[in-house]
Amino acid sequence: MATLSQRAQKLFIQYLRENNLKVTQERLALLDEIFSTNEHLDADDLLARMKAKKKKVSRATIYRTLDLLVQCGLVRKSRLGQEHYFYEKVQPGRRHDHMVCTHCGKVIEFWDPALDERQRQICQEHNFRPSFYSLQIQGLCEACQALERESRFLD
Amino acid sequence: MATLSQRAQKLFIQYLRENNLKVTQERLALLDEIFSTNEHLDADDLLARMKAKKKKVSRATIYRTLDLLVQCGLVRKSRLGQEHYFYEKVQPGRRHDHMVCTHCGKVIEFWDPALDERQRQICQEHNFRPSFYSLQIQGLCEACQALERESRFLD
DNA sequence: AGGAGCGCTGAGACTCATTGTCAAGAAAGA
DNA sequence: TCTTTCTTGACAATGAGTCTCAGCGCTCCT
Repeated sequence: MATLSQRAQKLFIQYLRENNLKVTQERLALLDEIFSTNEHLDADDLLARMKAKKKKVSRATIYRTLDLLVQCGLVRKSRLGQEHYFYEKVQPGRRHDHMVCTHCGKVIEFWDPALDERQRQICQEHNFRPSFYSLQIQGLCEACQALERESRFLD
Repeated sequence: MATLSQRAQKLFIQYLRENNLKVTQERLALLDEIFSTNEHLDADDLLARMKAKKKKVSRATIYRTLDLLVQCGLVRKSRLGQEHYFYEKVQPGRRHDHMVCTHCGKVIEFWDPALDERQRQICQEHNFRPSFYSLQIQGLCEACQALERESRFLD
């Protein structure tokens, strides 16, 4: 039974071939890196991780490859905390939204069928054909609320 | 009975005084501009509109004033379509989320109590204290769906 | 009203994530 | 292997948003 990462690689290669694009070291290495973690990474994280593995990949290539991965549906691009973009692997059947702690940056993933269904209904009511949802809730996570109670927001 | 715009100005002036900030021509003019439209404006829109009215306001001042207006709750800042920020006046009792047409850029505002309530519950379940929600749905509006059916996506 | 004090503004430099350019380098098919 | 074509890396460029600072305009006091 193939791992998620292996299936993703297969799909990516298929996507590349279908579009007359080439299967390169850099592209595979980046895909691999993204699928080997559950974190939400930004372009710089990837650059650092590749460097740590002694695989040099330029910043431009990282952005170009991420675009491809988003286009073929293997990676999701979102703005956490309103700043630059973060990328995460897409796991079929694991759709989710994000809560982001504005103090420590912690990201909590959640998903709720009722929310999902209601959104779908609302789109129908407006004759709107949705292609992409983004729900993000910013606030304080449990730990940071405790810190605040103890007045220990030091920085 | 005061108009929304007049009430907003009163609140803004009060906010400025309370914070030892000055009530300037530029600040009032920008507030006025935002409250005289229902559109979602970006910084460049405001710059153009002020220029059209022959009131010169610099880009820096626009950003600075928008920050103030967001801080005092009179203006809402959001990303429509993932690109730069858009600003819109806040009308008490008219909370809403956005659908954005990816083809023509049309923005549909909607609000649903069930959605709102469910989001609140989910936060409680995660012991998360929310301070800011952002729900955005991208897709095709009714008109653009019709265009697509007629294969008239020309550009 | 006049003036001191202090925040504000405009112009332009600056930042920083992201994108474009182009010559040299690596896949893929013959 | 050869040739074509796509990719890459280095670096320049872009663009939204921010910072700086000298001069201006609010406020408030008298």
